[in-house]
Amino acid sequence: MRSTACDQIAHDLYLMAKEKPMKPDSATEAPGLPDHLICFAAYSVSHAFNQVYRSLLDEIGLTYPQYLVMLLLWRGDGRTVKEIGQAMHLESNTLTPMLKRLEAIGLVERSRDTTDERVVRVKLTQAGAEKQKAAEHIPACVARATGLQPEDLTELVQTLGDLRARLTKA
Amino acid sequence: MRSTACDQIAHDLYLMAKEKPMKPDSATEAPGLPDHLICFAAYSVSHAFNQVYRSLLDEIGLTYPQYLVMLLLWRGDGRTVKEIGQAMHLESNTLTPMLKRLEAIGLVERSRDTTDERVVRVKLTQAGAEKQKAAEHIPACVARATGLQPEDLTELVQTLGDLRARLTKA
DNA sequence: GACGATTTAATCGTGCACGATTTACTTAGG
DNA sequence: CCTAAGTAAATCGTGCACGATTAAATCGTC
Repeated sequence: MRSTACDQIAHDLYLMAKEKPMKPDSATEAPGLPDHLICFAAYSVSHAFNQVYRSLLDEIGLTYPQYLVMLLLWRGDGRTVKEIGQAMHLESNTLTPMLKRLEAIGLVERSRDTTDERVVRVKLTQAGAEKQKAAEHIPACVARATGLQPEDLTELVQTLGDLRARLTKA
Repeated sequence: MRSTACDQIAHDLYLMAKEKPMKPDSATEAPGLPDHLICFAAYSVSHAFNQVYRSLLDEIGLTYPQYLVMLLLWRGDGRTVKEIGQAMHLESNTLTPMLKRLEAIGLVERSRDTTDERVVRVKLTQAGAEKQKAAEHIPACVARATGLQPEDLTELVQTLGDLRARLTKA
């Protein structure tokens, strides 16, 4: 169901990228401008990851960004909104509503820092801390879904990290 | 400004991925579970591409998804909503409002197919067709921003395409 | 031809992303 | 002190993503 649509993406955008610099229906090899392709590949892979995560996270009642926040808090409790934002590349305009939703479902508590009333610290509740067990299986499931060996994953991560660094610098 | 936050992401999530399977502060090499990393790397690269495109597309008044629709229409006019959805991996719940916005700014027209009243065909207006010129420089800018040679881009696209295929199959 | 199944868009509600602005608090300089 | 600058969250508005549902048109089969 999804895979057909996904294949279609790649096909269509592959054509799109190739078509620009050369004749519409000749030379099926030697792509000329893979830049549309690469950007869409990243976009598409990101969506595919979201799908995998979505199906896993539905069971424990979290969205993917919420899961990332919980991962951070499980590593270290009581972070400020700004710290979470730095780690996730998000700002308060996105985080505040998200953290309020996590608070509404009883996983975290938000409270003003007593020594600096500007900052809000986010702490895990009992339920939030216990949620970690329910999420423990997820990384292995995702790793399995990629179908990559650990060393290949590591290499790809390195490549993407370098690419991101160049993109954000530009 | 953005790059520091971005570096922070990679740092934090790199730690996060490594920390799980091994002691918190030993063995800085040999990451054990790069699965969080890879998913976040895709997410992060996708965002970075969005940033690059956003700055370029702001000048011509399009968002990135809108630009993808226009790319499709420049390749071939009069597509149905379903065809666009297959190419972009989106459905009418996302596309209908988006196409209405493109219609509102005068770049496309939507009309029911006369032979099958279920389908809506999307056609470029004069202004929509002319917009292509204003967007012509974008691919080269993006390609330059990646800092990759064409063959490296092509290889990465292949890798990501394979990864996406495995993810959507799982 | 009538009717159920299928197909195509549209609609609705929720959540994330993000630019721009606002508010409350803290800190530095006069 | 007290104001100006700076900082941390929150708020607001727009747009995308997506599950679920609805509405209308078409098709298949009897």
